[in-house]
Amino acid sequence: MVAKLTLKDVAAKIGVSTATISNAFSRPDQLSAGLRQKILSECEAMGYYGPNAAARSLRTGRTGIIGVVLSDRISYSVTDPVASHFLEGVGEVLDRYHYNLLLLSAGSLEAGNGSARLSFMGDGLILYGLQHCQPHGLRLPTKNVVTVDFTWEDFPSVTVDNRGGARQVASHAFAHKPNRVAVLGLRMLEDARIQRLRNSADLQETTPVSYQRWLGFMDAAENLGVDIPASNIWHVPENIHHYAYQAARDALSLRPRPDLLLCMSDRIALAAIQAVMRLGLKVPEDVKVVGFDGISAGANFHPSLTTVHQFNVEKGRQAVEMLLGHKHKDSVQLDTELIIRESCPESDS
Amino acid sequence: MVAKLTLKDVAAKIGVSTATISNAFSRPDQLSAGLRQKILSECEAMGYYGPNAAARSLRTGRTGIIGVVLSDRISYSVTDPVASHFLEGVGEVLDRYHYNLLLLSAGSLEAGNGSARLSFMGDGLILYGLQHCQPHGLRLPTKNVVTVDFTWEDFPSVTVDNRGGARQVASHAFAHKPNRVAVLGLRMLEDARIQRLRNSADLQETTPVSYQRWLGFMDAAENLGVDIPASNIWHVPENIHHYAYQAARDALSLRPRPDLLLCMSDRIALAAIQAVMRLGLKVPEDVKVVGFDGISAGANFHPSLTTVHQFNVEKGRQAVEMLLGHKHKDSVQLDTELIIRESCPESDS
DNA sequence: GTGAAAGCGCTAACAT
DNA sequence: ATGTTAGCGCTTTCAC
Repeated sequence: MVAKLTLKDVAAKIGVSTATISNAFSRPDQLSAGLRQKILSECEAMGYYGPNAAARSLRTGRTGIIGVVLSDRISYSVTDPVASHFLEGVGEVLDRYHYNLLLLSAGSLEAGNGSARLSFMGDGLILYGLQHCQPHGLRLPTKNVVTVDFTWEDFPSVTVDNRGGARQVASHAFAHKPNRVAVLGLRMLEDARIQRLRNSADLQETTPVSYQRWLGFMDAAENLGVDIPASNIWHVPENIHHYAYQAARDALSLRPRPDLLLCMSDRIALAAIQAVMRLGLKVPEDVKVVGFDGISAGANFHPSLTTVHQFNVEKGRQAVEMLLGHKHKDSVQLDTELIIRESCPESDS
Repeated sequence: MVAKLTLKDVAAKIGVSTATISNAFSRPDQLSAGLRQKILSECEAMGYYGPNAAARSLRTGRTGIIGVVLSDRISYSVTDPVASHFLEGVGEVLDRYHYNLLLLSAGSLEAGNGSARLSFMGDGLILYGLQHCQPHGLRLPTKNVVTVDFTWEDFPSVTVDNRGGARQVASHAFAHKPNRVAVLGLRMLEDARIQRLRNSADLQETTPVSYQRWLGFMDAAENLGVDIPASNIWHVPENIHHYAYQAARDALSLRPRPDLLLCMSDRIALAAIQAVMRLGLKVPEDVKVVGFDGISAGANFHPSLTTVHQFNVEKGRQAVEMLLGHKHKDSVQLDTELIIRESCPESDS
């Protein structure tokens, strides 16, 4: 380990002032090209790798870092198709403006005096899908904040028309005149176990996203005279295959058997299709399945998945553009797009 | 925007010293619980959200951040299956030790005096797959570095037995006694266009990973008496569907047509299968295809993909464990695992 | 258990 | 075009 060099050491050695060294690195126009070259080579020879980033940002107040607080663990978010496309959009704009991306898990919100506190070094913060982490009393180290997929205080937000999308896909599915509908809902309750809901009053406390999708399903149900009792709704505690598959098995054991599964995510829907097929039944002939999100796995699956596409990459872009102030600072709601594929095709009627 | 509060402001207001406030936040054992509570509530009331992170790390020399320098843009890496599983492993360990993850694209390496410089605030750095970015003369702000998928200077590294894996999958495929073999190689040349290689001498300058995989293919070819002329190797400039599909089309236009495609990534292999099928040919009956990486899309595809699995999550875990010093600091080479599926099944012989 | 003071490494305002 | 200097906000001895 080499002894740590500072601007001062280098300045002393070369025989110029610290300001000049600083300028050589950060403001080329403040000195002659010749001197700058000389300084840079000397620094390299001495093993000085440039200004210390912490000191520089203490001084300037900027870090070139944008933080994204993820609702789940970092390891989950980075492989989840929805979250990773969101990060793709974020990364795209950040790349363009030469910012770096700091990923923080919701667990970084240290509890301090009962209220969570985020210790973080950055020029702005994106709060992504924190709906079920209750940012009540969350203390942020900056006012430069954008929320995504939920709203909080007066911060600008990027959200998606979940209700409208759900209404659209449900209406499409209901055109097949299903006899019995089951809903596989994501995080409908606080509970960590898979279960059927008892009554729809339980839903009030649910995550905004799931609640909006549920409302959309109900909008369509009312319009088209379809009945979905609360007890036909399953609570899937996490958006992972295992839980979804289990819930689908449960739902398919109802008698009479549901012939339409409305799923609140594509991952759930894909697991549901597998559950249906494992029972020796056919999709869409015996059971129709629809999802939500529009992940690419749904397009390649056999049968391919009918779903609602949300523009995750665009969501990420918008969030960063808002944060960096290159665009309007007002909240935005993105539209969705119905994608009709094999798992629930166009009806003949 | 509220005026920015500092420790000093808060101390003055409450009537204690700055040290006490600092202790209240960072060293609870240094003061009475009662006073700590009082201070914390007062701070909350005043709107002081805790110590400034830049100042703290200037003072302490630690940041709680680990940086990962990605070979591509952030937006690409976060959706690429191989890179994102690597990040999953990285995130897992980081989550456990309460570090945060800073994503840097290779573009953050600012050119300064001809040699790249990384301005970065963190406790350690992972250089991921920088093979084709030539870290010659790269200047790093820390000595706490681990390289992944390549080696550089004396830094400890996590690598994969690419040659062994390639040898294994090629040997498996050659058991089918192919008449003609084509290789779809990833970044075999510096060129940005798809093309056939002229002679194998071109390969010396290629990325280490591709070169090792190529050597593995050749090991198997020699053992089993298969001939693969350099002109049967295609250079795919980026690991994306479009290029891979195009290269596969080219390769399949050879006469006699290749009946085995050795692909250097699963993405390339999946695109190749599609190209084969689009020509009205069957996999594996008419053309056999093998990949490399073991991404999950390969398992669900029809036909499913025969490939070499590399343990990307484990790769990420190991890299971080090395960096944080919770494990041996020596370089590690991970094994691979042959996965035989439909696109190139077990041969009868 | 608490306070005073030095200084982490740098940048920006001002002087020369 | 280059030098001088104050201080960014915090932590940490060291006294008390």
